Amino acid sequence: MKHQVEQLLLQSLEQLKKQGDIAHDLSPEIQVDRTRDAAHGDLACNIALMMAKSVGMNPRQMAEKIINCLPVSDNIEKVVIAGPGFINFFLTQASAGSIIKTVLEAGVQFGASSRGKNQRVHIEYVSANPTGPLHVGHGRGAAYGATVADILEFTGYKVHREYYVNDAGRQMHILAVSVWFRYLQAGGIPVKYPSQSYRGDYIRDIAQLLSTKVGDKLYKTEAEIFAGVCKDEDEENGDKEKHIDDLIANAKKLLKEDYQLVFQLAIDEILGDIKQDLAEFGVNYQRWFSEQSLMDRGLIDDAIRRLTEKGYMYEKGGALWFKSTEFGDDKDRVVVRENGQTTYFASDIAYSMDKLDRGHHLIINVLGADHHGYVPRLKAAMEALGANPDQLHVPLVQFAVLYRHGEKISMSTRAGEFVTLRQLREDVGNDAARFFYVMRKVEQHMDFDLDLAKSQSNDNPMYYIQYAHARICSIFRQLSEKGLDDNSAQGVDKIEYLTTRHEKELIKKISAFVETVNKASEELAPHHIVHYLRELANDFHSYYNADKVVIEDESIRQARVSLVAAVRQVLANGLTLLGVTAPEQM
RNA sequence: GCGCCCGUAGCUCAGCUGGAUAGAGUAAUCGGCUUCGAACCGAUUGGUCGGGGGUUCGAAUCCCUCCGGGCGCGCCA
Repeated sequence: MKHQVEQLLLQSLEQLKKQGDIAHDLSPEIQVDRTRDAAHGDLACNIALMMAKSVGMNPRQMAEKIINCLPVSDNIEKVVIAGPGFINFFLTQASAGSIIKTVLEAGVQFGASSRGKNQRVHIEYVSANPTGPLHVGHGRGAAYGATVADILEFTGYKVHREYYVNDAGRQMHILAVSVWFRYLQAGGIPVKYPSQSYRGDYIRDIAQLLSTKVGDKLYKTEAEIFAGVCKDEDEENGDKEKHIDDLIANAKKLLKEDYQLVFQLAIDEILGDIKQDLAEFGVNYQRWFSEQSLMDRGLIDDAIRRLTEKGYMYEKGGALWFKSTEFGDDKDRVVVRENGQTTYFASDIAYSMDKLDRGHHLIINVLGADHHGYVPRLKAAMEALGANPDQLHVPLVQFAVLYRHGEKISMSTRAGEFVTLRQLREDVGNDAARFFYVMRKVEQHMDFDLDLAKSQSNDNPMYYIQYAHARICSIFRQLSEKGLDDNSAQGVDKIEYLTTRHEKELIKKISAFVETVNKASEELAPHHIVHYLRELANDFHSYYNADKVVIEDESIRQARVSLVAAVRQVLANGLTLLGVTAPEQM
């Protein structure tokens, strides 16, 4: 409908050009918006205001000329000039009501579009290091990424979801040594736990598992373990980083091929836990991409070679640098260290290259806001690889602060004191967690009120929306109890019986769903859908209180049944996009 | 010091590619169940859109500047 009005305006402008009222080379962008106030009709256009200056006419005169040249249409009841020069369109009842038929025919597909034109999009989210269970900070990225991916798919993109597993770095070796030490301690060998190792209880669990697998096979004496190892930070001349690195080296030497067994057990256990956690949260992936596999396949070398050939690399101080400043970064970045090891960034260049080589047009990398300094070099890498930096989108997810009983819950990752995603899910439920996480726009700092998320009351916006859906389902139960059919099919041809203020509002709101989804898709902003659903639920609840659906008059009843059936469908489609269930009763 | 994000009602937040009188929820007050689920609805109260300049017919929205809060600025990941 919006599109149709745009076409009418376009024709009117063409006519005005023919008449010589406006210049031929003028081609303003026509912008038709849904009105906020019903008094302003259904659709409004500000074209006259925008053009007034360049044609030297006052806006209201301009608007009048445009309206005079507007072709007639069956769908439009009247067109008026309002305010400073807005053109307001009032749609006919039949035209506005036809949306109900559209919704019921489209079903779960209502709201879908083809705006993505089947473009391939790669979206990466969470990608937390597998060194421990996910915490509530990861949860927001998980909910956001999964929802954006679903929205993009719904709007016509071919979506590929990936979790990048940092299984190649030093952190993984620290993890392995942590597990080994807990295993030794459990076996009564008095080793002092290194300050830089992982402290959570889950390390003990993995150590226990190791013990049942290998028995005492990996026991070594304290003297062997600490032979030649730099002292830890709490001792004189100690260095905590050197300490742990030396321990890793000793562990590899002492355990030989069994070191790999410890290493693999640790990562398998933790990654397995993360996978299960996310799956239970409704957050899924097409692929878990291993950083190690980049090395094994020689992709890091390939990437470095490519950038070298293009002249974007140079050597300085024994290291190899990427000229990211040529693409707007603050400083150049090291890719190969003096000691010959590649950096984390080198892996990321290779990963970006691989994403592009696999044919993705759009690459979305959901990062925590604390990584924002990383964005310029990622864009630089993209551009150096020959892509357009606009193909890369990096939504930055701000931290969520948990509140319980009005008090902030403090968290410290280092001390292993944090609320895990699993704890949160068990506490408030998957639906509320998914809903609350995407309720605010991502770049907004968020207060996550646990009590509110958990409360099954009218304060909780998620229940408010779900309640609207359940209420409609209840209407249909009433119908069948009274022996009346679900006659929404007949109702769609009786739209003229929908005449109350609330009915008109609801119809208008339903037809805004497609635009809302498209906006959410374009801006990678799921929170628009949350707000929309809240408004739709509100309109429905108002209607429910004002007008009754299950009534004697057959024509009106059928019309109303079709209306609420459409509302139910839109609520369900919206909630599904958010990863939240649409219950039939609650 | 430089860079990024944020600042809108008592509280939590929408609106930000410039448009009509700045909106929701919540809190506070009042009212509504013999009628499809009161987990609901209706009404009232509540604003220097952080401050100040500028651009514009029109600024919460764009530009400059200052203030306040968060986060970055490694041959860590």
